[in-house]
Amino acid sequence: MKELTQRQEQILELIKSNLEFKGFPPTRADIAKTFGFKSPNAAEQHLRALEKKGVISILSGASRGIVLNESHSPKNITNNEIPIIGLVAAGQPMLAIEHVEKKLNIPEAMFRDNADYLLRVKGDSMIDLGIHEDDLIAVKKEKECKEGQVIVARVNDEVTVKTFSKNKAGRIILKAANKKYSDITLDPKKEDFFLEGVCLGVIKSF
Amino acid sequence: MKELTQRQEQILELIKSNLEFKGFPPTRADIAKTFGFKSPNAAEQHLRALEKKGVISILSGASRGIVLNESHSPKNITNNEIPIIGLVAAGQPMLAIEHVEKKLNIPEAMFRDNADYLLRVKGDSMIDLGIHEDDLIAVKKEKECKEGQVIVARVNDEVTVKTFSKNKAGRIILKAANKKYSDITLDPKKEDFFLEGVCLGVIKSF
DNA sequence: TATTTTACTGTATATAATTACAGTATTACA
DNA sequence: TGTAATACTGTAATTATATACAGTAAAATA
Repeated sequence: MKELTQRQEQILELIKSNLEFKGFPPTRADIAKTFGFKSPNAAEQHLRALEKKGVISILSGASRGIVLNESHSPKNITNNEIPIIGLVAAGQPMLAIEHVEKKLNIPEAMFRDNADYLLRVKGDSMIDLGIHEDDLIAVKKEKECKEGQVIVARVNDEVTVKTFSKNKAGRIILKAANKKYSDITLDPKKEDFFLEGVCLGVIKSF
Repeated sequence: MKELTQRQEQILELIKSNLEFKGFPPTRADIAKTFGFKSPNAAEQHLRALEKKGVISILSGASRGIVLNESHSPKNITNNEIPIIGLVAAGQPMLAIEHVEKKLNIPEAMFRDNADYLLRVKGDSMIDLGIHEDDLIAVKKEKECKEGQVIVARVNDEVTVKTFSKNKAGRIILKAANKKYSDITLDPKKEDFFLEGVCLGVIKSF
């Protein structure tokens, strides 16, 4: 996509602000008026240029038929509602609807990656990392994880939040961040271990 | 606001879906076509009815000049971008632009109240409450606060996060949530104390 | 029971809006 | 140095759209 000229940038901005504040795109005449053009054709040609550069689409025949293309659309900032998952009973899938407390719109830039769901924390096993009971942890579903990451896992059908580690023998060590609890060592061949996801961050309310 | 009839509800839905999927409102002819009306006037009259009931506004003379009124507008879900404030130097106002790292769209339902800004935490004085260095705390500007609340305050021009308390003598006690630090007792008459806001919650990234 | 509201058809018209065509002038590009 | 791209003016035609006016009919409301 070629770069936009200053004028084209201004036209694009006008379209965006029209959409935001009025609720629909401007007409050629609207554009001409704002910039002081004496001909609506000036606006027309700017729109053509913007279409050619791929930032908008023009629906021919339709009045105000200007559509912002993907990355320029304000829609993209919003819609990633993810569910808040409450207590998960043993043996039940994580994302069962029964567990969904409500949904929350998490902005993309909030964590290093897009979270798939928020899990309400039970217990105090991770307090040294600042994860307390009833906090929400943002979880991204993953099939693998790295040494030292905070993960959500299912061990013998129980959902648990721990720090992941692996020893030389290939055993998995789940560490709590609380001196009260000792490490859990698992042999993935013998015991039932399933990685639900990795923890991207925590949301805590006072 | 009177209740909408079934038909009016359908018309409203069409307007909404047009806005969402096409990016602009429908014309009378569009509406007539979708519902199979043989006259655009049928659509016109439904729009008049919707306007009368207060759910839309019609901008006369403008093509596609249909505006959804407040609660019906999808906008309402999104727009509350709040700034992330980094290090605040002594003597400088909290919301100075220099400190704004970026902006984040915080959903309304995330904390118990709408936050005004996010402050990046420095130091370890609140770790017992799970507030660590570089976490973001969601702050709402307030002029008063209650016993035990986590607050952001300015003491002798330094910005600090502490738990608020008041003793019988009317002195303010700022408590750290870390055994390493001892309480700070202030006489508001003698010393410079300014409440920047109360802490609604914490956002932590791993 | 009278009146208003809802829910349309059908026709017509003014105006809103797109869009083609014909130019001019300047700047960027190859 | 020629050509394309940018940035407009100016005019005009066609089509898209809003909207007025004249009806019909059923259902809700007073």
